[in-house]
Amino acid sequence: MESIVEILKQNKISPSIQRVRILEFLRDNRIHPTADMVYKGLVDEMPTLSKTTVYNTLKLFVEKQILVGLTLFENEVRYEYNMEPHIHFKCTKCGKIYDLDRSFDFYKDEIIDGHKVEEHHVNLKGICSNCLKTEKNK
Amino acid sequence: MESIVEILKQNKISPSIQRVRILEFLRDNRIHPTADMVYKGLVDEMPTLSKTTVYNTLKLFVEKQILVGLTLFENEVRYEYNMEPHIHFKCTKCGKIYDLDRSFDFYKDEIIDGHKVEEHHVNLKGICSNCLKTEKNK
DNA sequence: ATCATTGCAAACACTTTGCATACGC
DNA sequence: GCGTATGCAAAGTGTTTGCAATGAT
Repeated sequence: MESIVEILKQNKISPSIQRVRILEFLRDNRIHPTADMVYKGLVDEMPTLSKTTVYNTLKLFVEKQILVGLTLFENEVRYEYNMEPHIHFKCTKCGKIYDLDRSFDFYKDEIIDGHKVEEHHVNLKGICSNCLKTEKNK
Repeated sequence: MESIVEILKQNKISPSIQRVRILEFLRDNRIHPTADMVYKGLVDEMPTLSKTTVYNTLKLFVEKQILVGLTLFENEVRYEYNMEPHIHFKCTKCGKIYDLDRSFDFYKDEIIDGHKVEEHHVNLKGICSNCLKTEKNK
């Protein structure tokens, strides 16, 4: 597997410790974290880390197309490493976001009603398998 | 067509002038406005209208399921009157949001990978027919 | 020494809350 | 007159910006 440092170098980003750890966090924790979740996940091992750096770095990675920034349902941006097209499912009970690898009607690059489609998102919302189990056990 | 006042009464909401005009605005302007757009669209004719009332009223309507609140792509809630399932297309040039009446794979009420789907959203992004035309004429 | 990166503090935008005033029956 | 609705001001989030201190070559 390609190292994080190499990915940064390929994108002409100097691999500072903050940048490496932030991208690593996104690669290793496929939880669609918010900027705040990234900050909280790293601040213990990097106590001087600032939220500003997290925001700036995530923004930089999105510009360089290393990460994708998504606003799925709520009023907050979530970041993900996975660039393959996939469906997002958000559980309304526990708040977890799942990636579903189901393929879906892909309008990308098609003309629909005269509009040129460049992105196609499918977002589902409901109750995840875990929360369904917990409900039954009540 | 059912009057706005009747819709409010049916939902046990007293039809104050603010509430009537806000719901009317949503029914007559299918532009998926933000709270701020609703405020700006009405404040001229109702100069004492406050944003708080707009926010409170929109929230009330969403709770009563008269309106739907959507976070489509950006970090802001947009409101719409149309309850029929449909596709949203956002133009990255002009920012307009279009409703597309295309039907789509409807996962609602299905179990997918063990998760119970209750909402299914399809969001497209690209360049709308209008902006495509303008580009060509350059 | 120079240029880029970091991180604090302040500013911002969107939204919610507390509470006093005004309205409607 | 009493309960509800309104709207100002303040607080609360998530995010961005200005800028000085720090770090890398």
